[in-house]
Amino acid sequence: MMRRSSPTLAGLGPVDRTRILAAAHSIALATRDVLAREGDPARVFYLVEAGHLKLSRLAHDGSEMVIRFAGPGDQFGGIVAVGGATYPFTATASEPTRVLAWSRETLHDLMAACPKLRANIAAQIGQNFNEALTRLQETATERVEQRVARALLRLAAHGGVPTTAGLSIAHPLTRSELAGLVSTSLFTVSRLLARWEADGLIASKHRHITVRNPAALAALAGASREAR
Amino acid sequence: MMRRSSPTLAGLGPVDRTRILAAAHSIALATRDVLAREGDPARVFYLVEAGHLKLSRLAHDGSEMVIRFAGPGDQFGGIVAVGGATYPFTATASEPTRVLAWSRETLHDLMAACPKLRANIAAQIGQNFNEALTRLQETATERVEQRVARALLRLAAHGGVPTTAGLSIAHPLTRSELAGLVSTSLFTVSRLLARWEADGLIASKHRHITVRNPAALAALAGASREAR
DNA sequence: CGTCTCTTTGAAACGCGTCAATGGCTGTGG
DNA sequence: CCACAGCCATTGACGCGTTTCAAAGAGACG
Repeated sequence: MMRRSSPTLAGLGPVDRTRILAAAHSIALATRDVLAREGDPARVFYLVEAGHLKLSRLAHDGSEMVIRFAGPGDQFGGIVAVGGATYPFTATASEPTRVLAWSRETLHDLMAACPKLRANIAAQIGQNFNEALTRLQETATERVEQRVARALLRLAAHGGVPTTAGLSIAHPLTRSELAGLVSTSLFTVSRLLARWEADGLIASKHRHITVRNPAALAALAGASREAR
Repeated sequence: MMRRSSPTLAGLGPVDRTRILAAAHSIALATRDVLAREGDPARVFYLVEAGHLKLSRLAHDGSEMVIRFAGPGDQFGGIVAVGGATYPFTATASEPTRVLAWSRETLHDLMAACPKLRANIAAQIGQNFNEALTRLQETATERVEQRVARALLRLAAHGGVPTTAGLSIAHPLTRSELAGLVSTSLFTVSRLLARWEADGLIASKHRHITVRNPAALAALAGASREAR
């Protein structure tokens, strides 16, 4: 059903779980399909079954800021549960993706019948809020190199795929998207990754990145100054 | 009771309102008193009656990032309503302040009896989340000058006091705090404000700032390049 | 009335964005 | 299956907005 356990459905009894899943309908997305746009009326709550969504915002100058990637088990549109009017960001499939969908009405019925569901969704929102604050702080106080290193570690840790070469990030990721994720330019990212690849910290091919030396990356993420 | 109407209590009938307020107890804070610290167990929900709270986070390098200022009618600790474990930031009184307080248990009883209260609190959280994202985006794409100009306008608009000289920001605000609010250094803020004061855009005395020419500030906030 | 916080101002260094130009890989369509 | 079109990545040079460091002045609060 779902490759990872979902925080949204955690701690639910089999009965609730079954009823909730039975009320959903499934949607298939191709790469680059847009599930919902920033500012759209928030009418549907989603849970990723397989694949990945890129959640992003568009700056008025046209540049894209990536908020996070949602993989199997992750929710999108929690705002629907708390009565918000519009989606705060755009969700785009970054690879072929399947999501479960519930209408606002259905979701409210389910939450009324199962308070734990409401609590889970709210907890996710709170956590996302906290992460946004942390990122705001990191962007303000840390240098680009540290932020990129940490972003790679987080992406690899959150659903990374173990391979012989190391821990591989689970979804396609361009330099530009990585730049949007840490608020820098794609050029700076490209330079850093090129250097790290030469040093054996990572391996990179097309739109995929594998972390080979997490310890060294963690050192870069923590240090304010370093050699080379 | 409260100088401004509170979004948290908006749309409630007089009966609910009275019951909710009757369940609160009031707390007085002196300048620099800390109401709650980032990471503390979230056990109490607060509503500002009078005065102002500064909500901030401490970076690991010791610098302070200011999230926002909470004035009369604003809530702090909404996380309590959605089951979060700890406060995401520190609340400090930036002037003599009075707050209303509800324990977690009391709040949950009230929300169960009055769903609109839960919805209001959740809506506030959603809005704060959205504002954090907007700020993240502005920090990434705009220059310091624009961000400071916009911050002044927002602070003046949110509870500003009209005076003969212009719209005065409602609470004490140091250069350092303003810097923390827009993610820059206090030096850069000082330079900008000195220039703007010389140009008659603002007036500044000790820890108080008055906006004299909002239109000119708005122009600075919107423009990517300008003269002088 | 002194101490402490807040503020100002200058000079210098630097990280990173910007611009430009080229090369590579991919998925699509003939 | 091959080729073209388009997206993705690389690399160097340059400039500029901001931070950093230092040192001194001003106002406020106890």
